Amino acid sequence: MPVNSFENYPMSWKPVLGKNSRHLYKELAKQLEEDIINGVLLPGTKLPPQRELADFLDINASTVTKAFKVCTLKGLLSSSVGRGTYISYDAVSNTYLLKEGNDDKLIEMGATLPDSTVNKDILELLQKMITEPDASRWLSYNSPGGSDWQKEAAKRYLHRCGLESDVSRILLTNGGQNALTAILAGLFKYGDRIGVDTHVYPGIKTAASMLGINLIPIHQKNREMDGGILLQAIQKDKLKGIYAIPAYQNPTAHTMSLETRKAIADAVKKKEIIIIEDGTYQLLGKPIPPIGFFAPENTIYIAGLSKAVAPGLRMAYVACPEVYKNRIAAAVYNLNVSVSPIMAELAARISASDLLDSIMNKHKKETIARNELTVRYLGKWGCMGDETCIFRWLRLPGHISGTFFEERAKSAGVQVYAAERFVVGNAVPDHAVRISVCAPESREELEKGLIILKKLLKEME
Amino acid sequence: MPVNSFENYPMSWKPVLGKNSRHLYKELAKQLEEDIINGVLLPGTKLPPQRELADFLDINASTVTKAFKVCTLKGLLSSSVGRGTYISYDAVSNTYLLKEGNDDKLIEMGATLPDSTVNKDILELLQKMITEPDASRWLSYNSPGGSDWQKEAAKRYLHRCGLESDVSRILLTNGGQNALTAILAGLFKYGDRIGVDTHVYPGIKTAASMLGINLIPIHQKNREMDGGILLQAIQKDKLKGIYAIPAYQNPTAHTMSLETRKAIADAVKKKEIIIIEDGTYQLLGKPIPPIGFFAPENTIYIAGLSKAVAPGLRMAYVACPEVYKNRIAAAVYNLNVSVSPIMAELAARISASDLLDSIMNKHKKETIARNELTVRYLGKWGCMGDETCIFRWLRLPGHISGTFFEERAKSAGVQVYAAERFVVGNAVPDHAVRISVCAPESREELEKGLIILKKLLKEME
DNA sequence: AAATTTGTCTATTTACATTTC
DNA sequence: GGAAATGTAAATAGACAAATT
Repeated sequence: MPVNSFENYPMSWKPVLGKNSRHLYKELAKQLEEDIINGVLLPGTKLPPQRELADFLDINASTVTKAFKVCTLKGLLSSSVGRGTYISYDAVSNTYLLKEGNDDKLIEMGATLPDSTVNKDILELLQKMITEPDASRWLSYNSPGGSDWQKEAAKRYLHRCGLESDVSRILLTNGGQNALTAILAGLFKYGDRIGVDTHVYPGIKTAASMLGINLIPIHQKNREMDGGILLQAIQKDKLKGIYAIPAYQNPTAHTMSLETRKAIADAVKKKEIIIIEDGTYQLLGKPIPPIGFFAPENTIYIAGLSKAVAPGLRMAYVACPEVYKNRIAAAVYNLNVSVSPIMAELAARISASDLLDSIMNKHKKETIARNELTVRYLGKWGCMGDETCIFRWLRLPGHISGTFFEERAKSAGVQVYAAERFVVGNAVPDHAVRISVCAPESREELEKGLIILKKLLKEME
Repeated sequence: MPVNSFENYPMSWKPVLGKNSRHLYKELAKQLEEDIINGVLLPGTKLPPQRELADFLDINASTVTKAFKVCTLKGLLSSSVGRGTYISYDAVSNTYLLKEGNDDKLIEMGATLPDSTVNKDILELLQKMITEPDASRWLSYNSPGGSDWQKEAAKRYLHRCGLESDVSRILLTNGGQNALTAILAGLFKYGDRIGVDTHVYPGIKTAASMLGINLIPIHQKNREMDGGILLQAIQKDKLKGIYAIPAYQNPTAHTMSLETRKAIADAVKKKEIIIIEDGTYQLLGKPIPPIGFFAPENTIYIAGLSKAVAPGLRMAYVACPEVYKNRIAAAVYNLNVSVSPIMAELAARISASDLLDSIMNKHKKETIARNELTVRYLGKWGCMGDETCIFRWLRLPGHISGTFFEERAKSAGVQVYAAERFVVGNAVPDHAVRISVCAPESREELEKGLIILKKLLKEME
């Protein structure tokens, strides 16, 4: 046992354990959590090595390991062998993006929503649908997976996304988030690790944290995952899966190159792991083949209609290899038994008809117009994105943090989301915010928001 | 270390570990799981004490503990201090009740569904609703918790269930199963234990198993939980919560006495734990106050509309204490972001209008008629239930197992569900099957099924 | 390229609590 | 009612592997 000569040792954290605390590891974990939440330990801080901390506290190193593990599963820490343990950048900002009503008169440029110009067309279809003779059957129980014709319609939708599938591999869920949670719950278990981009859709962060699944950021080259780095990471971090959004990555609006799609497909095939491909924005952009096209037996593809068609639909189509289908279906059943038959039918009729084209065109037109407006005001700054993407990644001048800008924008009347909300584990957050161009009610409202943001940016330069 | 003189020791299980297996506890757990699944170890079998097994294998007792724990979390074992470790009765029959279409021409008396007589009325309401001027807003994003007026309607519905609540404590979910999973995921964590009846709604079994939550059967008196036994169990098994269905318990159709409701309320208040009260069938039976009435600060009440109104609605109202609301809301958000605005609105209009009365009356009339029919055929046998309950618990003559009867019935063309599908942990399954009286399309179809079941029962006497 | 740093994981030791007899 | 049986869980020791220097 070491003597207590640690007063001069450069320890970033010096917890005090009660002399007669009954459960050392629990108390240590609790103190660590409190110190992180109270800001005593800041994101990015390197903790002392487990052995040093153990010596300092005069306890066994494995006890420290166990305390750290508790916090790691909560998403507060991330560590790697040889390098050390760090406080996650998203430890504090892990608040989920829930808002109860539009409290103030904030201009909404936070949530990623499509414009609502097409809702009338969809409603017309619904009206026709429920006046049909045997419409009341849609209030009965439907088979959990949806009817055959609904899956045929899903197949058509997936085909548009560039994926050749088969009705036997298709599942219906209550939207993309529902699909994602079902996939995580059905195919992964407590403690498993999944590789993701350094900044990622927050929905997967909260769902993974709820299920005790760890997200590991994959370092990037050219603003996207890199095949070589990914291969190493799969091995090193024992990843059980990858999550990726190749078309208009949320939040960076980046479109993944064809080469990287192929490289990722090769990597998951070689290592025999699962890739969860989120095709939420696939139909908005250019028709580059999805990763699932190159690795059909390893890809769970999620095609959500909420962002591409209408938010109120709450529907997503999932295409998966047969070996995984039963497990995902069981998880979907656990989460919600089945989707609403009316919504399933409505979505199917949209997907199988010309209405889908008309809807996509209207969305496209509106999105392009709004992006033109956005570039006109913010083009001077690094406003990453594309004319048909419903959000942009605004890189801030100087060393302004996203959180700071988000707060300032909110005070000025505009809701945007800071990079810190999206960052994963020990990755360093960009100096950026995500701005949603289609969420404001009208173009006029958007323009108001853009004027406010531009003024803020100018002040900060 | 002991010498190997165990050949004569009466050990119920003698696994063989490879000499140079690197991970003892994992291999032991794997073998145990395989032997259970392959039927080498039968449900109810007592395993050797951990120390005996450790001696036999010449390994440390804690290694056995760890192997057992892996299997316990999978729901394969259940153990208690002093008594030993047993193979769960539901270890093998843990198949979830999913059916893809009505494969054969089986008469459906398995799934618990309400009759479909009211669907036309609901559809009419929906038609009116979506022809209103601003109907297209229901295709936009709604606030995750539902609108204020929708929550007001929910409050009325809950009031009918005998619960005084407040809009600030109400949440909307995609049906009862969705609510249950959200509650389990939001308020409990991996490894937590929840007390349940010995036979329980299978949906909670699969959801709990997915989340790594253990269900502990509470031994019964007079066919229901008992306050005293419950108090002991909470302490002994360190229960974090209770799950109960006081009105028409699924599958036994038992209605809990007022005394026991009060006793359970007292127990959870005293021990400061959570009770999840499933009020799915509350509106069908007599208006006895729910447990939540006596312990409002400890009760999460689920009022599902799928079984009481129409399956296609996929909607449930949750009333919970304020301290838990945010955690459940976050879980709901993770599972499905929000409910479909159209369904939420439709459900609200039903709940707030006279239509609800009319619907409940129609259901009641049909259910009574079908139960009369059922008693006429099966009344001679122990056919537990009530005239307004949509299912019955048929106790089988002699020592016929539920599984055996289910198989025979299926061969004869009727789907029923065996007690083994519902039993929890080391509880002993009843000799019984659940029969659903409202699931068959028509009374004629029901009668056909009843004739078949009666014939089978006669043969077995 | 080898030595060192550092986190991860498994088996073990030990204390403890509950149930049974 | 006390001893024995039995499961639970924390703390520790030590082997291992990846990353750093």
